[in-house]
Amino acid sequence: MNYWLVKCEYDECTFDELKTRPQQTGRWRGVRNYQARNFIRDVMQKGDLAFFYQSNCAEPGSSGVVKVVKAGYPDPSQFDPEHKYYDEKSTKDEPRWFTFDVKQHKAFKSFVHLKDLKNNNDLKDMKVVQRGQRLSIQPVTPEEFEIVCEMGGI
DNA sequence: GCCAACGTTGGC
DNA sequence: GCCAACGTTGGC
Repeated sequence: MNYWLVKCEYDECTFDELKTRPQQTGRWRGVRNYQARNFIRDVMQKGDLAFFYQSNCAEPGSSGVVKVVKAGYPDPSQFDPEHKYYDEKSTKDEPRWFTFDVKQHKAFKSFVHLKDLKNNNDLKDMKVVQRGQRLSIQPVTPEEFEIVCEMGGI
């Protein structure tokens, strides 16, 4: 059982929007970074929990926790020439990119702002609060996970 | 919209 | 294998 922070641009999908998807499930899209890919392919498991973090917007932060309902499978978009995330160098025998599916697990009672994470000294080692940190799939320790859940009121 | 920080690419 | 140039991320 692992804990994560998964980043999504606000424009792409919000935590609430997950509920409107078929089976209330969203496929994570377009991870094209090797470090993040390795986490998805090699470490992430079905049943893991993750903070859904929204970036690139007026209020960066997290609305709640999602659960990994399908883990580490090849991202179909890499094989589709029409797709934005097509990768001509990837093959079905040796896929280069992986993805996973998530469902809402628990919504926070109150939104946890990036600012709040930064102001909490117990979270100073979290990747997300560190300067210039761009990794979109970040491991989180059980301690950090619990602290952030408390901050969100769950 | 700015710009710092980072990852990737490609010439050598 | 180095490293400059470039593109992207993402907070502000």
